[in-house]
Amino acid sequence: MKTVAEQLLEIERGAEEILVQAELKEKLGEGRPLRIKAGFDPTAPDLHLGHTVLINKMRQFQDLGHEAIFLIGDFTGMIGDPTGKNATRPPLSPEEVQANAETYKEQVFRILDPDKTRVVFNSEWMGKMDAAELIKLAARSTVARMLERDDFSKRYASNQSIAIHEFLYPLVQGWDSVALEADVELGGTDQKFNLLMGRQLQQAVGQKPQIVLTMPLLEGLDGVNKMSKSMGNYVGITDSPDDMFGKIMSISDELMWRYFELLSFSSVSEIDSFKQRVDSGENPRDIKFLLAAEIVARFHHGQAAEDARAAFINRFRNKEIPDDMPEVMLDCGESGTLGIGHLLHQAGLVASTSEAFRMLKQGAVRLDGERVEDRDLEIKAGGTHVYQVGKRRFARVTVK
RNA sequence: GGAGGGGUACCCAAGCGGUCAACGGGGGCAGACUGUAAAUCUGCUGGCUCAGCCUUCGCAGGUUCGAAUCCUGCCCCCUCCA
Repeated sequence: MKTVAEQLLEIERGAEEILVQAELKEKLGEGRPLRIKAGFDPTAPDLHLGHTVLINKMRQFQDLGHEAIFLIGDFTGMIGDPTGKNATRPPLSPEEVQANAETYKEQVFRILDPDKTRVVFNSEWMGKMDAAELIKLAARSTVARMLERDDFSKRYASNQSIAIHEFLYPLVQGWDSVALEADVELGGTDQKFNLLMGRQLQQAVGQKPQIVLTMPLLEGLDGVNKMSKSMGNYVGITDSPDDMFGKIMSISDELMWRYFELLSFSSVSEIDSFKQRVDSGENPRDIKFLLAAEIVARFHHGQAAEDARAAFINRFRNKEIPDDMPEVMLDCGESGTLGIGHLLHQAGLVASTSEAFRMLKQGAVRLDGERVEDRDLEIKAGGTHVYQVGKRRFARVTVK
């Protein structure tokens, strides 16, 4: 096992905040494997790169010889966590929670070492808690304390509703730390309040409080909001190599450095050298290629990364039509022809025929590479053509 | 329990009897420009059998030639007092 100083150095890298650092040092000094807890709300069926910032950190702890506890908040998931959203989330059904939890388990082992990971569900202990115990738990905090939480105070101030049960979320999360006797809990910066609740509750029952380690939130592809499934600005770790590559390439140059910092396994000095290359005139796009390739290779494999890169260059730099695209068969019925608007709609390239007409008007539609603006165009049965809407939507459509 | 404020399209937010499919902003989409970027400019942003028609302004009724706008009931949210 590495020395305390060596471990600290690695643990600190990329971390936003460590509370309390001195206690962490002390725990590391005990020379035993620490219990590293990280909780995940099973609302999103797919993990995305934003989650991996944290999971990478867990992996790091594993490599240092500690025990990673991957907590699936199936119980809290039924409460519905308001974190990061300014509205009350509808509770998930037990079936949904279960299905989502399974996908978490599958996906997380793309990064974590399964042999050194304990996967737990908080329903294991929370499901057994009776009403009296829950009331006792609720009595351990106050409304004023809850309103310290940024999210709650904002909603309260702006006259948005806060349901009582939402207050239970931080309490339950904190109680998870008690049940697991966690030594360290990892979370995004938005989780700080909940993480600290764990410390408070652990102290209340006489446990040594956990160390809270927050990681920065990864911005989504838009560079503004945090990456999230519901915002649609995410890169899923099960995305196809082409999708993954393309999405990463679509981020701004500025955001690219942030992604390097939080997602790349390149050393700090390597990243600095990349910055120097851009400063001295190299096209940032080429550096972005490196990032995209690294990420694709991590979740797929090296060859997939190279293929994705080649496909990307063909599609965008050489403006070629991609090799694989949805194949659609459409039936035109009696008339023998299908209007272009309906065709685009039925092929799933646009959300409605009205949108199809709009796209046609705006010059966004191409048929076998040729721009089409005639909204009255009728496509005869029998042929197969490639239709394109905008830069990214393609379909090979056969009318029969 | 009492008093008051409010529910408008993805979000915020105007409108307060007709010219409203509904101002404006955000977001999104498209075009131009580019490095597939970013920034910028322009356009679009309910649906359809698309120069016309149909359905939207919390829900349900009503008044009216005509309602998002007026009336009645109901549901929901917020504030203050208890």
